[in-house]
Amino acid sequence: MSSDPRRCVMHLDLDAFFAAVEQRDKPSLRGRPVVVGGLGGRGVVSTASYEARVFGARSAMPMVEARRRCPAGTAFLSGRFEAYRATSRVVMDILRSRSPLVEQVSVDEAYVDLSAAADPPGWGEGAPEAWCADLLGEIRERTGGLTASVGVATSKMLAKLASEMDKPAGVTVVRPGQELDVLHPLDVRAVAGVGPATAARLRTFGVETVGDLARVSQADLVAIFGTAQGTSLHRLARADDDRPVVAEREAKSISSEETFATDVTDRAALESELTRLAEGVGGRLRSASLFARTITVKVRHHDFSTQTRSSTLPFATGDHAVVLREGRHLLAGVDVSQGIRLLGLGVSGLTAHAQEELELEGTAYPELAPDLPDVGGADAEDGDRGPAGGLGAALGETGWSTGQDVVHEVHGPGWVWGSGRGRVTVRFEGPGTPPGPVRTFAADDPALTAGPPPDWSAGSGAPS
DNA sequence: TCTGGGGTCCTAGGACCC
DNA sequence: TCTGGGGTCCTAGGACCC
Repeated sequence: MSSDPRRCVMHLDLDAFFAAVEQRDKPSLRGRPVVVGGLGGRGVVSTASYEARVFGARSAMPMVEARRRCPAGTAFLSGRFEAYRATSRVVMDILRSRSPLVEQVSVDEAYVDLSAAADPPGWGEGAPEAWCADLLGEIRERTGGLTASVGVATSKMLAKLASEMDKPAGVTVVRPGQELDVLHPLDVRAVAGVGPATAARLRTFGVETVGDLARVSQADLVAIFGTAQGTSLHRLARADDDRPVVAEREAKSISSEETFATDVTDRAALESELTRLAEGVGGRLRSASLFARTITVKVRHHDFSTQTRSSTLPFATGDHAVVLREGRHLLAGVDVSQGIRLLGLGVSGLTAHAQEELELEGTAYPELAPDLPDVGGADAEDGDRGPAGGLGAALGETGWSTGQDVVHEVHGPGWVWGSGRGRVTVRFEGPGTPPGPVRTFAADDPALTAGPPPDWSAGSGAPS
């Protein structure tokens, strides 16, 4: 075992984050099952509140299955990602105020190197526990009551496993020397990089627990899984994990994709979706001041098989029109006659410096000829297709998305409770009010407009 | 039950160059 | 006529993570 006992790493996981933000901002949902995710026919669950988990709702579960399991009275909401990001920022700022070394893994998860903290807790009796309790108290105060679970250990792997052991709102500390006692009884799936496929292969060799894995020789693991994964498995099974906490990571790729409500065979429809994707990816390149050399088109077929086609330019571009043109060439080489359920567009080979094609004038590059017919935007309102998840799907026919923040000229701020058949129902309440009344309007009522999420950015514990 | 959307990393084979 | 070796870049696909 070679964890460095001087290292002290914390992993923090905000509990049922999306659902918790919804319950915080929508008093009528507190204590009730809440499911956040794609509401279309092909949507999946992003987060289920603990009340919804009682009925078996889980992350990544198809939404239709979550609806089948949860009782009447369950709230099914599409996400308010702006609100989640804003609250995430408050939490990450708290972490950074306590240690300069914070690695944000996702909107609701981070590693913190406590050895680098201004007041490192050390391993003394009750010390890490007290340090974390104080942290969780500040997070609770400044986010309007959100809870997090944390784990503290000598490595990232053990810290993460520890944070999962007592949820919600738990603090679990694995002290130096305890690593293998904690690790070896766990299922192999606990090891980073062991998913369903690797676990299934390991099971054929009789490996069920991490302890079983630790008994397999490195040579055998490398022979079975290749150099990188084999050596990684061998080390992690011994709690040998010196991966550092890295504060800043550079993006390697930017992509956008869309699953259709029903499979699409119409090329014109695919091209118009590709145009939207290119505009989105191009916009994100621009706002990040980045340029890309490789363009990738991704297609998921009717049978769920996935195909990618990519091409690398002799220059780096930030121009969505160039991305689109390459995307069209790539898509033209894909058979769509059996039906496409997903179309994606991505860029990679990112650099901070433009090197547009003009600078390469004179180099032969026939691919760049603008020779494709412009079919973008054609045939966009067939009605039987459209996004399956995310905001687009939730917008539905009325243009309102369930859970969305709105404001009414007379009744003030509220959120969309449901919509359909030209009507929209709003509940008028906010984080600081008691559960509020529900009223129904025409979907195009001019008195009703989209509103901003409650503002928690000041982190004062109450929206301003 | 029928499978989202955003990413990262790895492998393998082929082209190409020296 | 038979046949090198290494390095790098590119493409496609797959596993995994949140």
